[in-house]
Amino acid sequence: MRAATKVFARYGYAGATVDKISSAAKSVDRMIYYYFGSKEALFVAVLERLYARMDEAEAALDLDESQPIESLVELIRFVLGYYRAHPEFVTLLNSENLHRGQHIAKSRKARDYSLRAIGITDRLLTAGVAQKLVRPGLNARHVYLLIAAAGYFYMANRYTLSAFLGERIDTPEAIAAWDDYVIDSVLRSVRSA
Amino acid sequence: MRAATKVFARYGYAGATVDKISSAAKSVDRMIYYYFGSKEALFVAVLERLYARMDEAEAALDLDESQPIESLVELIRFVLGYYRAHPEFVTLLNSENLHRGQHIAKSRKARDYSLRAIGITDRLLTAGVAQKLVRPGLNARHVYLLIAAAGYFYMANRYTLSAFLGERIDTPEAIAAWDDYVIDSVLRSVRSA
Amino acid sequence: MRAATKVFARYGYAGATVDKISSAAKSVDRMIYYYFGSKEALFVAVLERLYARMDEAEAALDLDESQPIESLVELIRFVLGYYRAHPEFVTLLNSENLHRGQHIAKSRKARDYSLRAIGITDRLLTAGVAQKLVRPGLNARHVYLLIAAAGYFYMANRYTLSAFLGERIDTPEAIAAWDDYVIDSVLRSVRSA
Amino acid sequence: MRAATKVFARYGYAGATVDKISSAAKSVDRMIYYYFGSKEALFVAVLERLYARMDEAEAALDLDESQPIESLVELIRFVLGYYRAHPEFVTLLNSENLHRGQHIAKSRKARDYSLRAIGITDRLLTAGVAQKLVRPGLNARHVYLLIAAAGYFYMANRYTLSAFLGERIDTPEAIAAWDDYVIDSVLRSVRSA
DNA sequence: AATGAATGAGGGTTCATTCAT
DNA sequence: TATGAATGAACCCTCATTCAT
Repeated sequence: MRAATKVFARYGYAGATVDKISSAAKSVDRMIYYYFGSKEALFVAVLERLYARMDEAEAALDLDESQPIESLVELIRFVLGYYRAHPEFVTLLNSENLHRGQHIAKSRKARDYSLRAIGITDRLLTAGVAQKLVRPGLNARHVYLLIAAAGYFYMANRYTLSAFLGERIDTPEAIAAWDDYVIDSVLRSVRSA
Repeated sequence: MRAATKVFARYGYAGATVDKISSAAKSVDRMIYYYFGSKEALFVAVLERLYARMDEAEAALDLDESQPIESLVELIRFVLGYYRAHPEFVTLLNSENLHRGQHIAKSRKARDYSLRAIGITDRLLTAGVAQKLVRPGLNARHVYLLIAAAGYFYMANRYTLSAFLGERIDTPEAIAAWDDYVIDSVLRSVRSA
Repeated sequence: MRAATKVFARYGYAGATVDKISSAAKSVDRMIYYYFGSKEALFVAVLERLYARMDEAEAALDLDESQPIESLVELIRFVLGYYRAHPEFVTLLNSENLHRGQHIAKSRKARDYSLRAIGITDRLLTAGVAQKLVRPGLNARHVYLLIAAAGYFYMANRYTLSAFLGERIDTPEAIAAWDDYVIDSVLRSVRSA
Repeated sequence: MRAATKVFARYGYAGATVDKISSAAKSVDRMIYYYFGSKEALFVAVLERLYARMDEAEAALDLDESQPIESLVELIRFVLGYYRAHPEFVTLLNSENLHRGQHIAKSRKARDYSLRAIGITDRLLTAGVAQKLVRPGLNARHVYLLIAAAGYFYMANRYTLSAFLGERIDTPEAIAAWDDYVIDSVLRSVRSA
């Protein structure tokens, strides 16, 4: 299973072969059919596990709503960090989108995971507004999506970005600068006057 | 060639077959070898064309540096609009990153295209600082990357996002709201106090 | 066992899988190995059961030899009816012949079943000759085989015949007409002057 | 193609493997996909060729309608001989019926071949009636089907029949006796009182 | 009597690519 | 420029069968 996640993430759905996966799992290809039924079913299982893990991670966030700004910073760091720590998450989402979300559509479990983080964002913004730290009228979804975009984009395109920018973007310094910039930008964009 | 772009974008590198491409081009598979030599060479050609076209589009931007804020808005709209109008750009970049940028590395031409838009951003920010409209100390790369991230993320994940959010994100209203939010956020983040 | 008969009859020996059979029997594949040892052994068992049942059915025939013509008609109806009621008999015999009778050869029991009906036919013909109703010199085997051929052929080729003749041959009317024709023909062919 | 006919006839549809066929044709399996597209399409092609050949053979029959009885004998010999000379015809028809005629249904060409021999039988019977040699009221289809049944059954079940009867039925003597019996029976059944 | 796990051997099919013409 | 034929290497998946429990 971990092997499958890795292989699908590395080669994409089409590029991943049942054989690559099974030998990565120190098993043989037929066992995949025994346990999962098909390559596609395995992919769905991998995706579900992926979503479940992110859901868990978000559920484990324990942010102090009485300190909305500090908590928002923590949330941003969490999101950026999650993408960074899970490059396979990015790649697999890309694969799934390449297939037009057809696997997520087949999964019942997947429907149960909405994005908890959006609810969290919403509560933080509301608390911030109450404390006059955050301007009203913001849409939590938008705020969250911009944060996610920042984390996602940086990982998803790390190879082509490095090539185009002419310098590596995965050094600790580059990463820290980017994180700081994202945090700063988001805060400036939500703060009240 | 247009056919190849479409097919690679739709199925990914591994999922696209030489036959799908050639029949989409109303030709036969062997002609691809005649003209391009191999599937990989064709993919590189497709990527190069992709970069060249974006380069052209950015080169065609004619922004008024004396109006930095308005021009920045225009630039943001351009970037968001470009991704939106070219979903294959997003998908192909994903493919290329899946392959760890190994094709871009093989291309000589690709090196010539740095991201003009970063230079443009830089000039606009500088002009803005000069007019005291923009706060100093900003890194044009960061500013540009955040804009690109917003455009890219929204397209790249349109299927999974729709599924997770429980509503379509490709309606004109949803798109307009997102664009407005991005513009607003970026402006707030760069404006001088 | 009944499940195996059905599945072998429907898909042929090669087309029938141990799994199809076992799930048709609401069991699991490994139980077949537990009880029969192998797919081939199961097939032999199925064939043996098939022969035994036909043998039983023929043994149950109680024909009045003092009325040879009427009894012959009854016999013909029995044979035609048996094939009709047991399409799997036809299909399985076909399978067995496809395998050149190699399973029947392995079976000890099968040898015990000769075709009782031939003996019956023989007795009826002899009685008929004695009563001057039937011409002498007939070979009971030939008579019986022609009857069997009529029954067998009609069932064995019901799909292709329907296609070639351009009309269904399994309607009650078509069947009744065929049965009557066969009876009439056989009687005409055996009757004395 | 000849190889495919042989292999399908010998092993049945499921039992025949693309590999067996291709190596019987001194080729490799992939060429079958190049020329026919799939195993099933090849099977359909084989069946079509089979029907076409029988159609040709029947078309080549040149029977003298002015001598209806002699011609009918000739027709019977032809039918019995055709099955005998083409055991693969029998086996392939069995395969096709096992699949419920689903391949014949897919074939356009196959529809064009009705059974010419039935027309021939009809004309011979009509001529015979006109000459008062044949009794009226006979259905040419029935007459033909009984002849075909005799030829078919004897070939289709040659292995199991030999086993059950306890003697070989494919010796020249056995065959000649059967043919004579069939001819005699059919003539007796159609002759006018 | 029953079950989970495993395995060797294919089986149909596809794909990128080459070659001769 | 274009086409028919061919080929090595996989690829996804199935099947009969075995083994340990």
